[in-house]
Amino acid sequence: MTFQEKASQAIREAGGRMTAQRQIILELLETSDEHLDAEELHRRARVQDTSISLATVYRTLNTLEEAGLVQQRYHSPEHSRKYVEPVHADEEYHFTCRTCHRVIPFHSELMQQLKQQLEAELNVQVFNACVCVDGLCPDCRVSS
Amino acid sequence: MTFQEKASQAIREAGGRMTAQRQIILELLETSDEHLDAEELHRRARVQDTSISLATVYRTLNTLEEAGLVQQRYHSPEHSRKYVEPVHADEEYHFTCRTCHRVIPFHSELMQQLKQQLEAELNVQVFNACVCVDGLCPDCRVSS
DNA sequence: CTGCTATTGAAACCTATTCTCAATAAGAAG
DNA sequence: CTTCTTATTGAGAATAGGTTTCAATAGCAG
Repeated sequence: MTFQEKASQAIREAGGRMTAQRQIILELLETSDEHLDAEELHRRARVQDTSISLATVYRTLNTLEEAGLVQQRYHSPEHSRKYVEPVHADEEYHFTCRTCHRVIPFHSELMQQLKQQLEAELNVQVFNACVCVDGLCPDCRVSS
Repeated sequence: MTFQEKASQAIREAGGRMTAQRQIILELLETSDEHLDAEELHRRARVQDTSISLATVYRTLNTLEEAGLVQQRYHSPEHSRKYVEPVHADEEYHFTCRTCHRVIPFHSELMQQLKQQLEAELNVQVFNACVCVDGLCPDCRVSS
């Protein structure tokens, strides 16, 4: 089942409706492997529907997040902007360069361990872990 | 050397000045073990100086962060607000309950490992790692 | 004490996101 | 296919956290 199919189904199950606007946004999320923010998504969506509004993009992203289909991420150290990514099995985290602002995604089994540790030691149930790391990327590290 | 002494020195070395307002903020940061945000700090600072402005609190926090004396943290899943804490040797991270919004601080050597892993594998230099975990705290977990 | 300039308070501004509200359109029911 | 209900939409106002501007103030070096 594709991401779009899952999403349509989840939206229906929650008593929602599939609209042309949502279809466009789902397509963009599925076909792009980048970390998009609402404005970039809006910019791309307008290619297909010139009148789609930014508010609709935000609303759709929130709907998808509530359905657990999408995650909102932040790129340290700038936490004022949300980036979305479809939920994958292997969660992706991000390193951001303070100098050139390049984003380097990474995976680490340590995060899985951290979740387990917290659940065991604090007796909590973990829904989401957000990790934002910043510093200097290989290039900027050398030239400074 | 106390936090306030270190801070005064760092500010001086950067060509800055020690003002009554900054003194008050430093005191509050030193004597409180909670995670404060700018508004709470402002509220408390006003007890001592009724006319201290919120802008001054923000400016002071930024100055202290640049000097490496304070860290700005976020509490997942709500990333819109910064919380400050003095820099400690053993970094503290936070778990936030989605239901009651309680914040449970935690330490984990896994974070140190994660930094080392990133530096080794991505060849980057890590300045700061922000980890925000959310889910259900022991109490809310039971009652749901 | 004097002068230079970092810092301040007040208020305007900025930016990402959410909300309001009237108009529109999914999609269930007939 | 038509009708009805109501979820969703676009436009723009509103909000919230934080930053900037600017004239006035006040550290602190000399």
